[in-house]
Amino acid sequence: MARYQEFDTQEALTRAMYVFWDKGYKGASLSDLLNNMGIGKGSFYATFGSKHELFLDALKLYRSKRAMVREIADITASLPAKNAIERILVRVMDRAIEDKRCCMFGKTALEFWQTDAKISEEVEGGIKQVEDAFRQVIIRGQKDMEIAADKDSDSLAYFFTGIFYGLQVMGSANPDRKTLEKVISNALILLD
Amino acid sequence: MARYQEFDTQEALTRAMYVFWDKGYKGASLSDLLNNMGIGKGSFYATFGSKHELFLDALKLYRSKRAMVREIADITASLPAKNAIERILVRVMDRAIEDKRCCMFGKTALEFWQTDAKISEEVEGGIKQVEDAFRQVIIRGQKDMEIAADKDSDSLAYFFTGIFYGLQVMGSANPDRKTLEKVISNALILLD
DNA sequence: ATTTTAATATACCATTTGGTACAGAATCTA
DNA sequence: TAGATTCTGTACCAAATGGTATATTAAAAT
Repeated sequence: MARYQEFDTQEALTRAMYVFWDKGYKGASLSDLLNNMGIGKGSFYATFGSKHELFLDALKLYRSKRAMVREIADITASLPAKNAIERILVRVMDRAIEDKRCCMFGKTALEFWQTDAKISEEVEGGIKQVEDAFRQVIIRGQKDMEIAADKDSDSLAYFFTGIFYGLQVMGSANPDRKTLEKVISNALILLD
Repeated sequence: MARYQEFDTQEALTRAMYVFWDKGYKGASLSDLLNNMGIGKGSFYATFGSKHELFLDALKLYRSKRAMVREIADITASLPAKNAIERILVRVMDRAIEDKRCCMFGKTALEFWQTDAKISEEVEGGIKQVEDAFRQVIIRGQKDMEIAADKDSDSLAYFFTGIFYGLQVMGSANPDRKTLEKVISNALILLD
């Protein structure tokens, strides 16, 4: 055909994702994005269409590759269920405290608050994925007789998803480990 | 002296607060604010200084007058403690589902994420106030023998604050009452 | 080597951003 | 009523916003 693309689309998208992750949609300006992606406007609009489409793509990338619980659920697949759940929660806490780059869905949910159909759909699906990750560990824990079988795994999954995002908000506002650890230890009681 | 001010400063500030509450800091443009406040630029800058200062004032107003838990803690002061706590959580749920105007601290915490010292300070203080409201109801519940006295009221207060913000994020993303009710019912188990 | 196709960089665009300067209007005091 | 004082609306500002048009460059196909 013709001239080859000088940049890697996937890498540029990944970089864009991090910018949005850090700054939110409104907070990330086009020049922010361009600088971090390392490409010019021409390539940008030819490849990604618009800021809005890029955000949607970034959200989808996040969902498929980076969504925190999923990532961690994989890592902890070999751990006992309770342990795995604790690790997930500790990880959100650490992220909220240290690098502030916590779950992108949470941040986006509050930024858009049902004002943009496509974005809301993506975020809603993403959070359901979080619920799902919890549900699966819980079910596993029940099979392993670690968690009482008569407990409702759906219900517990919702609960831990709530804790997950609660930790994120609290940690962002007040990165105090002792406080957050109490949130976690209380939550874990429900598994006994 | 001289000419009187035609608008009510407090009312204008209140209206600004609602705009910020709905749209966030970046999301609220100066014209958004001006339109909703019903004043011109001249009055705006003479009275409020800048968008940033106005936001800080709005946050302080929210904190002193509108902060949701505090508001509700007042309403439920006469209810039994457990009941009061449930009502608070149900109220966040309703807000997250219906009018989306949930706790301003949560939204602000995620938007700024420790990037602005003054705002962070305000938000941190605000969330501590939420913790405090929970702590007080819990202590009351312990005095009334409704909640076991050997439980750590601090620890429980942190926990319910986490649930509070978790509900907000989940509700914003996916306004499904049944899901959120399970988060709440699970959380309340910890009071037994 | 020339044509064809595609990717880049640059210049440009209208609009909106937050913010200022200032003229004129409105009220109080003397 | 005149002067002092303060508020308000308008005009203005530079910078940044997201986005487009286009000229140039580079490589593949003939």
